[in-house]
Amino acid sequence: MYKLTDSVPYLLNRAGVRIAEVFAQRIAEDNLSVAMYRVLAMLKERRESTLGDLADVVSVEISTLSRLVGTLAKRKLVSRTRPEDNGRIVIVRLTPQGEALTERLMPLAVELERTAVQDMSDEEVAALKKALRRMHSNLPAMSGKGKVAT
Amino acid sequence: MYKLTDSVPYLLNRAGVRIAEVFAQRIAEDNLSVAMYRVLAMLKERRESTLGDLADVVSVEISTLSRLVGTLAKRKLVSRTRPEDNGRIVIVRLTPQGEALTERLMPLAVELERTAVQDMSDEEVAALKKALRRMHSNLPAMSGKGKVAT
DNA sequence: TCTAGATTATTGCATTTGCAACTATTGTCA
DNA sequence: TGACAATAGTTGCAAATGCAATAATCTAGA
Repeated sequence: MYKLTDSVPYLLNRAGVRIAEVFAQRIAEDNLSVAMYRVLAMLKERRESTLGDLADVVSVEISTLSRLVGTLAKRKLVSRTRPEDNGRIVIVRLTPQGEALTERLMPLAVELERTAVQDMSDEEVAALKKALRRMHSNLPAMSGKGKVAT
Repeated sequence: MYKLTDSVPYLLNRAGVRIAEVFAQRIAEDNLSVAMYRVLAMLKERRESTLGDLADVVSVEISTLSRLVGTLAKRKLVSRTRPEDNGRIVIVRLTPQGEALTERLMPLAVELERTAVQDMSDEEVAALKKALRRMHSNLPAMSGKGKVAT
């Protein structure tokens, strides 16, 4: 029998919101949002990315991301380039300052994660991550929203 | 070594966003948001609640919730009452129409969850829920944000 | 080659959100 | 009792968000 408070989407949201709130606090003094941090950390991981790919990976609307990357660029934390061989896409990269900031913040993320999973074994954490990845791939990406027949 | 895309907060957000997107699609025809659904489902579970308790449980700012409950009330899906013995609090309840709508939507939530966890065993799902609850309780509630010494 | 369609990102606009300030009520304790 | 503090909710306002429309570029087929 169904109970909201025992359902996976609810529990997922609740844990996700809380962990994001805590992290948001920690990076607020650098005037960064969680989404901004994710963009930076993703670029640290991938070296560069187009806006669209970033949007997928960071789970944010591309229009939102466009503006968000705009402000990061204004702060010289990332650079935006339109390649000569492809004038549609925008390549986003970390600047040295962006990289330095990211490196400074990553330990906070590590520590936060450790706090969150403090009483779980490595196996439990691994199982959790696996489950989270599975759920993601079990559900359809909602790019073209309510479109039915174009 | 830390990688954003292997971190729990990131995976949590990614799964949570996607599952919420899918559910949002399904209930969009009833002009409900996911948060609205959660309010309704919570009231179905608890029969009644104050705004503050609802906010905690639904992981939403109380100011946001105040307006959200206002629109639900306008649509006659919930009622708001200030008890005579306590004029500060507001008791929120489902109306019969709200209850009917909730009962109609709950099977969609059940089915969505089944899709999300389709390839997991009951034990795996139980472990997932346990982990999500643990992470929630391992992290501090951020009610009074950056307050340090009042 | 030229055009129709697809891809990628940006911007306009309305809605939603969150913080802070405010109102109203209740609790406390001198 | 009488104030002062604490609690609960609402609202103003600015910022963030999402969808739709637009602009710009690339791709593919006739």
